[in-house]
Order: sequence, then structure tokens, then C-alpha cells
Amino acid sequence: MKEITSQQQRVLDCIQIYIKKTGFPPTRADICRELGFKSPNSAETHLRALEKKGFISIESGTSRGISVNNQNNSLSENEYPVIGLVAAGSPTLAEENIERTINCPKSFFESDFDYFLKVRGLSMKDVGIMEDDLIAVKKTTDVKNGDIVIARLEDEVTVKFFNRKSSNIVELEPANQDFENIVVNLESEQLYIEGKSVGLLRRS
Amino acid sequence: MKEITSQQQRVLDCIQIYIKKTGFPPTRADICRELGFKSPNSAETHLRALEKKGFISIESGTSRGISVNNQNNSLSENEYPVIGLVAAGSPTLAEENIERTINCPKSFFESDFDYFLKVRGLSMKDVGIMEDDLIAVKKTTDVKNGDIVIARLEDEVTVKFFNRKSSNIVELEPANQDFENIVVNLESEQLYIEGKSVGLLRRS
DNA sequence: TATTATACTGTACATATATTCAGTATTTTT
DNA sequence: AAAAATACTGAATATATGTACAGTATAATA
Repeated sequence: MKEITSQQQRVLDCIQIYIKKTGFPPTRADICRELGFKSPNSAETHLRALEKKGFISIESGTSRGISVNNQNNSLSENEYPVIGLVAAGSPTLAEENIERTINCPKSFFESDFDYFLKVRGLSMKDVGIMEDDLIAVKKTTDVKNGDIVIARLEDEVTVKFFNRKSSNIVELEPANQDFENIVVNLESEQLYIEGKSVGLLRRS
Repeated sequence: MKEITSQQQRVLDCIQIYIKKTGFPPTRADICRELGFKSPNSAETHLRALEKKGFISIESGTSRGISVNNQNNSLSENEYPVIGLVAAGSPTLAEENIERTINCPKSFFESDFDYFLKVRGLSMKDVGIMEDDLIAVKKTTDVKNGDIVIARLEDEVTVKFFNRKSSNIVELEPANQDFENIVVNLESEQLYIEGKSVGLLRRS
């Protein structure tokens, strides 16, 4: 995404305001009217420049065929994948693991997140995480003691409390007395922290 | 807002999906292509009907001049109030009870809903409803046995399972063995069903 | 120094598009 | 039983709109 000039920014703003106000994009003539241009080609060349720089897309031959490319807009909604917690195998974003997607505002939970994880089992039931709940997961390895983490241990993926006991020992603690702590010796076992829980969604 | 027919609903859905996909509204011809109509007038008459019923607005003489009137639009977002579960007093939508609002897609839970209720206490902890969780509440008195309902009993508002034992007896059952069933005799006590839970949100 | 990008005016035109008119048929409402 | 709404096909047309072409001028880049 190249740098935008101030005039091009004015045109981009004009397009977004127009869409917000009317529900559909402006024509070249509309842009001219809004910004005081006298030739439709003024708008046309700005649109071509904005398209070249990746800010908008233009559907050729289509009236009002302008769409603003909103990839990184924190106010917008987004489709988040729902990933099943398969007993064996890591919860990757590969297409075969995506059960469906959920449309959700980007700033919905306390922090941004990357996907929803569908919970299997009741190992965290004492903190209210039940079967089929959807955990909002932020992909990170930066976790603190007490965080609810999504951890992978030898192809087994679990949701547990994270607890570092020493430089080599990590305990994964369930929130259910029917389950036992998993003590991981980092010297002899591979522990991957896939991410941590930043929220929960239950749709029933 | 009059009633919409199933065909008109198809056209309305088509418009919204088209806008979502392309960023701008469809032409009459686009609608025909999507829905299999053979005459642009098929789309035109449906658009006129949708406009007359208030679902869309049409800018006359304007290409793609369709805008969806998003008051009650299931695809759109909305601000939902968060209401604290005050021990005494009903969870009304009066301004003084609204802690804040949450921006959330309208079709986020299994059914539409009216507000978020912030949970106090642990009476439903065995079904994963914890303190400070936000229950998505649909205002209704149409509840079935087993539904999680928001009930008001003599100025006390609680979240419990609904269980009608007989025409006069309703049991409100907690999901926590530390709490006891509340047996309500409808002849001697007033029971208001404020609504039922259709989902849950936890932001931590 | 030549080239490219930016930033416009002004004209022209093919076509994308809304919209009307003429029909047919079924269902719903009055 | 009549009128209105629904649900279409099919053809015609005025105009709304994208877009190319011809210019002018300045700033940035190679």
C-alpha cells in the first residue's frame, strides 16, 4: 500500500462519507460535485490512482462500482473461523479444520483475537467453560501464570490454566477436580502454546 | 413495516448479500441473474413492494440507488444495553439501569435478543454461567421447561431453569447444589418471566 | 534532462441502467 | 364478486454513467 496524497485522501474520504450517507458509492460526477471538480475526468484519475495504490477496487464498466478496501479497519466486522478442538492435531487455520465462520466486531473482546475454538470436554467447567462453548483465542506465546491457554502437547490440544513452576517445569491446571494437573518438563517434552483465551461465546 | 412475503425476503437477502460481497447494491439485472428472473421488471416490482413496505429506499433515476433500511436488519450491528442484575428491582431498559452498551451483530445468537444481563452470583455455575458473565436475553414470556429464564419474584430477579410442575406450580431450579429450588405457587405469588437466555458472552 | 505522477478542464460517446408499457396468471383482500 | 396485491415475461427507451481522448500545468523522480 503506497503513500496516499492529500487530494487522494480527500477523494477517499468523500467516497466513504457518500457510502455512509446514501448506502451506495458515488459516481464520478457525484465526487466532482462534492469536491468542486469541474470535469468527471478529475475524479476518474484520482480513482485510478487510489485503485493502483490499493485503497479501492473498481469494477470496470459498472456504474458506482467502487468498493473501499477495508482490510485493517478496527471498527469493522470480520469473519472469524471456528475451529474444532480435535483431540489429536493442532488447531490450525487450515481450511479442513474450519467448521464455519462467525461474523463478529473486531474489538469485541478485551483484546483482539484470531479465531474461535470449539471446546470439547469439561476440564475447565469450574470456570464456566462448557462443552461446545466457543473460546475467543488470541494467537500468542506471551502468556502469564493464571492465563487460560490453548496448549499443544504431543499432538494433544487442551485448554488449561498456565502455571510456570520453574524455568523447566510448567503445570497445565484444569478447573475440574475430576481432572489432574499436567506437569510438563520442558527438557523432555515439547510444549507449544497456541494462544490464550480472551473471551467466551455460548450460542444456546 | 408491513409483512414481507417469502419472495420479497429472497430479494432483500439477495440485495444484502450482493452489497456485502461487492460493496455496492445490485442493478435490476443483477437481481434477475442471482434469482433466476428473466425480466428486469420482476426485480423492479419486488423493489417497489419492498420500498412501499419500508424495507429499502430507492433513489429515483440513480443507478444502483438501493439502500437497505437497517433498523431491524438481522445482518447489521446494533448497540445492545448491558443491564446489571440488581438484587431488588426488575431489569428494565430504563437509562439508569444501563451500565454500558455493546456493539454486536443482530443475528449473533441462535435467536434475536434484546439486552445483555450481567450475572451476579453463582446459582447457575454448573451450566457455566459465572459472575459477571453477560447473558443475551430475549424478552418473552413464551418459555418451555428446561429454558434458562430471567424471572422476577417479588422484586427479586434471578436466572434459573424454568420448570412448570402443574398449572399452578412453577419451580425455578438453580444449577448449583449449594442453592435450593424455588417453588412458586402462582395462586399466592406473582411470577414475572422477563425473558430467556439465548446465549452468553464472557469478555475476560 | 527526460519521464512519470499529480491535478486538473472540457468534450464526446458507447453502454449500463432505471423505468415505463403491454401482457398473463394466481392469490389475497375488500 | 370486484379490486388489489403478488409474481412474473418481454420489449422499448430515455438517461445515467464509465471512460476514452485532447489539452494544460506543476511537482517528483530517475
